[in-house]
Amino acid sequence: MCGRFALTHSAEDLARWFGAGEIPLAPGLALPLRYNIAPSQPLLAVRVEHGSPRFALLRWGLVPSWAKDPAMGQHMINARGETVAVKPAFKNAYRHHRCLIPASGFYEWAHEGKGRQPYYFSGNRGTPLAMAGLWEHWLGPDGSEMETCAIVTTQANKTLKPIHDRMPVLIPRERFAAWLDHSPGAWTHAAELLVPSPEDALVKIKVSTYVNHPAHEGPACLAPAK
DNA sequence: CCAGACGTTGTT
DNA sequence: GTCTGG
DNA sequence: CCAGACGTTGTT
DNA sequence: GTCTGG
Repeated sequence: MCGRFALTHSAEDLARWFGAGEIPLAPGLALPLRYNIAPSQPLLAVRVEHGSPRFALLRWGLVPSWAKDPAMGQHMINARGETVAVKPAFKNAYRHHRCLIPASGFYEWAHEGKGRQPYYFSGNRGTPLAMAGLWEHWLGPDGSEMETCAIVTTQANKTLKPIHDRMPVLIPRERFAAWLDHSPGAWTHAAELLVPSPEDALVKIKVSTYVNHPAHEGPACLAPAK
């Protein structure tokens, strides 16, 4: 699955790769390099607004619009690709609210003995990854609002298999438009994209357990481990 | 019909 | 063991 | 995902 | 809102 990732490409690189316009930060604020993005935090997403791809900041942990308790999002950080079309919590988002979640790489943990050993997976050409995402809008009884999201998962490919049996769905660049197409009926084609990545898509490095602690941040998260 | 859940992962 | 916070 | 808390009363 | 279980 995918419960932690990094976004270390520059804003310029991301804008070029995703063609999604300005990143929604206050004027003068730079996109921070992130080495340890965890559930419940804001993440950068690309979704269609007024017919074109736009960056948005969404909270990681999908809260369905009908949820009474927004704490439900704590359990909704991933959505199984095999069942997103039928699960009540994801069905609406899968039809109408698909998005891309840019990542420079993602972490998976292997259970080795008592410990948890992290590995980092990134694109084999150093380009950004586009994880398949779903988002929702939630309006609380007191008028508070939240925009939240989940990362879609699928079976592990050969690269991931020794570490973990699930991985995030990665959308190839030439399929961005297909994944984001919300015209009527297009969602039935989105299902074709919910497959494991080709074996050569990713490179793996074993990294220090420094990244295990969600409060740790910075390049030390990617320090290689023996 | 109404009431209550609505999820994933990993582990047993 | 299970929940919360990051 | 992992790490760390997990409780109450009363007092400051 | 929609599905499942009783």
